[in-house]
Amino acid sequence: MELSDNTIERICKVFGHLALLEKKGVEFVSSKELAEQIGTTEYTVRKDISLLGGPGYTRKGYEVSSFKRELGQKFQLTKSRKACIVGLGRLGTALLDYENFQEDGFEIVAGFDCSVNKIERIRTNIDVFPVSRLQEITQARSIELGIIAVPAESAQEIADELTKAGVKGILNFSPVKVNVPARIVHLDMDFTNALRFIAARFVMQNK
Amino acid sequence: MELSDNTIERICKVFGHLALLEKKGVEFVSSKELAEQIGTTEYTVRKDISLLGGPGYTRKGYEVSSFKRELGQKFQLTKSRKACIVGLGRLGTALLDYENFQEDGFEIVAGFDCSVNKIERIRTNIDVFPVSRLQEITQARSIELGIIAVPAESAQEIADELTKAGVKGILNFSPVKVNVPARIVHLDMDFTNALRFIAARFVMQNK
DNA sequence: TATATTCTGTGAATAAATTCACCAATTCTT
DNA sequence: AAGAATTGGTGAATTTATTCACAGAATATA
Repeated sequence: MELSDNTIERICKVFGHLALLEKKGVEFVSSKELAEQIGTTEYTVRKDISLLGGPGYTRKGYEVSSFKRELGQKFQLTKSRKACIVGLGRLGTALLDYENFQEDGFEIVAGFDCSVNKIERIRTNIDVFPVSRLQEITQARSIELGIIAVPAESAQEIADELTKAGVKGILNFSPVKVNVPARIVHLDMDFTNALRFIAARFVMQNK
Repeated sequence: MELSDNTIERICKVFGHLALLEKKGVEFVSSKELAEQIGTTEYTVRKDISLLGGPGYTRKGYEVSSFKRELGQKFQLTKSRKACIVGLGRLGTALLDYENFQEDGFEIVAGFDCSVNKIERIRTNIDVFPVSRLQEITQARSIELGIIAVPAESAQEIADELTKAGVKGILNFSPVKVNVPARIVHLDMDFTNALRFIAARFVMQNK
């Protein structure tokens, strides 16, 4: 069956929240509470979950641990995945040891930058390389995800490199949309546009 | 008239692309090209623009400069807006001087952190303060936007502080959803969930 | 034990978003 | 000058997403 991107995104959020609840030792959670936590309605949560055939219990809700396990299995979210970061400016280096990635099974196993000077200056436990070795290292280390943190000008170029290197997914933090073949999943996260949206949304709301 | 969030977001992207084209000295741009650049279809671009009543020219497209000016006016995107960053860990400090913000009229005028040690160590041109002074400074400097870069545990607390301080919008980089009154526009940007989505999407795509 | 309550699951209804189809206008080509 | 090609604008059609409504099941309550 075909799940929409919206549904997949919400399910991912649900997974994140289940992980939190599990840590807290909570046993059951209702569609209503999940909805509040991920910012949608209980109807939508139930519909999403029903598409997966997940079992909920009358008057109790969903069983946190087993449901989390099921989602993890279905979407392979428990499997640890290797990622690399390209572009080691401020944002890139910040991401290099972004603790939340590690906690969630995403392991940053390499960083790349085109400036050799910068590579030498960086103090981190993660191996850093010149961009010229991107394909070699990506393949040698079975890196599945590429994170783009280079300036707009070189974003597409890096996306192409990552594509050639055979990554499965790309998270792009540069402020331009990148084009990659459809088989590669990619997501653009443009901070500036996010602020713009907030400002524009605010203006419209108060008209 | 009521514009949907999707439309507003696309229009913001269009605005960003128009700025780029203007810099390059391009005079006209078609709905088709805009669509490619922002990742949608030409129909959608035309529909969005027609909702604004923007004028396009047969066989030429939209006039870059004047259209950008019009959008800037309508959504007040040219007005410079002041923002602050709360949480000066790696991500927060990276955002402190994220060049793209400045270029786009968002001015980071203060940083906050609860650790006084950290505040003293930070080397930046932007003024940094203890979180205890958040409301005071926000009001004194007419800060309109708050950027949350604190750990999950304190995100909601900071969102509440920002709300009390009277910001108009919040961009939340912590991995939990924050709850704020409807009058405040907010957007959650959860990196980990983004990676999760990419991974899950990839798995589903290949089933 | 009977009744009320509170959950999920899901088909149907509604609403929203996108895509299509095609007219009108302008430019290009021959 | 005539015809072909390209482009925007927009109502209609279609598709997609969300919400509703309510049956069915388990639990709580009296």
